[in-house]
Amino acid sequence: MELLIRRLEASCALTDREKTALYNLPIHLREITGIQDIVREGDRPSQCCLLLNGFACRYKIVRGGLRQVLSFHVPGDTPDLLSLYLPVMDHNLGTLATGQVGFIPHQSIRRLIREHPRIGAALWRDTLIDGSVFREWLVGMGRRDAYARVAHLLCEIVTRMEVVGLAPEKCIRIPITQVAISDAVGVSAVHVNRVVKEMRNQRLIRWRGKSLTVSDWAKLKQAGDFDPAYLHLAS
Amino acid sequence: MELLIRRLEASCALTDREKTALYNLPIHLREITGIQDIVREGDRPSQCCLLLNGFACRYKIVRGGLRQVLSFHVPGDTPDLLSLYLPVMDHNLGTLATGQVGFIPHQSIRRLIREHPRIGAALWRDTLIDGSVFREWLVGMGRRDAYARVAHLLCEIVTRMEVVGLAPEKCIRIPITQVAISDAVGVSAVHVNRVVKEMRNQRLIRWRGKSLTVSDWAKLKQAGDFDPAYLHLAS
DNA sequence: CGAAGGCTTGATAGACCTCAAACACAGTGG
DNA sequence: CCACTGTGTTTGAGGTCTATCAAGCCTTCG
Repeated sequence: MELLIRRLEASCALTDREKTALYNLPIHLREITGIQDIVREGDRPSQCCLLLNGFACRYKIVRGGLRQVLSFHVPGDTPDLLSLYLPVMDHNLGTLATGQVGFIPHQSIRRLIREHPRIGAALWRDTLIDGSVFREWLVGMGRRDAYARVAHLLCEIVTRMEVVGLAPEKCIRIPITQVAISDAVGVSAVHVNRVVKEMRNQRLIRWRGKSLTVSDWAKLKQAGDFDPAYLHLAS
Repeated sequence: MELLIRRLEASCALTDREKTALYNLPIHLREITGIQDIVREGDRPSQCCLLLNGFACRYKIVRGGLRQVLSFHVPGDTPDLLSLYLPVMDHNLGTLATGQVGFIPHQSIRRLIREHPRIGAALWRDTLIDGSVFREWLVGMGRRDAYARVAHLLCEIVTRMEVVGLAPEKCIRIPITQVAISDAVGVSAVHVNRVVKEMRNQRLIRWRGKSLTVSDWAKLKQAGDFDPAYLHLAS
């Protein structure tokens, strides 16, 4: 819960009373092992999930079986908050590796919003930032080449992990495979691999196994045309 | 205002008291002539706009001057509702042709939300549908070819105009140029033209000047892999 | 230690881009 | 009424980014 608060406060401060209300939310912990769906397209969830540990992603499967990843999520995110007001899911949400999530009943969140309108506003704002990220991805898909798209995505993930304190020295644990990245940026896995190779050659990143460190943040940002404004962080 | 209510009711019914409150919102009308920006990236609006007449689109300009259109808007839409909680705009909003918009002060909307929580929920929901549309566009950009993307876009526009009663017999007035479409689907204008030509040859659409009619809705839907579920309409 | 999944690399092919020029059409002014 | 202009549409030809197919390699894990 600490994580969620930290993230909400990245945009606007909360009072102690509000923080207490958040701490007092009933939350049902669950360990999700491996790659597994949390919610599926067509479901009608009665709770929202808070990602505590590990990575998650939202995705759709299109006619033909191709997969499109819509967003990646880091600890502290509430990826299906939208189910509060959009009863039937229009996409899937799944983990990328073993991780821990907490489930909070819709009912409790609704009461929280009623009693603490400022938290309601913060949550609404959170879903709006979600939308902003989609817009930025759209720009990438439409107007940036494969190299820039991958660079941009890496910048985004590192930045968002920094917000919750999980990217010391621009170094992160990233359980995202190149295939998953290819599903996200709309490029074949083979081509993603070539792009990553090029980035290594250019000494922008070091990436071995699940450990990614950005060696040249300035150049990576430039390569990805990355401007964090769309994340609407307070700082 | 009739339009906005009709659109909000497409997802959940409103009481008379709530409708009255909406009707009583102060609204400042303005005629926008030709292609012109309503709000720009970086602005800090103090009011939201309600599109009354004509078409609008949201877009970003990327490094290099290329434009990416993020969404199209039909009468009844409130394209910058997000400025309520995201103070600085991360994209531009402009008209596509002469049209009429109404401006409503943030302050009035905030009071409305406070006094009528169900309207607040409906508006929140509205911004969530916005996000859902972005997700669907992402799927298109990543996993559908040019032909399907254009077909999908036309299906979406027609469907959304039907909601506000502006598409009798699948025939609409569409002041969107092929260039604008190309900026939206991430394909060159030349290629959009070839795709449109092919659709005409296949007798899916008739499109002359500003008048577009879908002659074969079933086939167009199929070509675009269009499933309106993502629009979260009540019906 | 074997198997499975992920990564890497090469070769060929295709969708789409860019450049360039002609054409259609609406609005303007003489 | 008609030339003029500007925007939008249409068509052709060559080029490029990226996909697809195919194979070998490397890690991780049971």
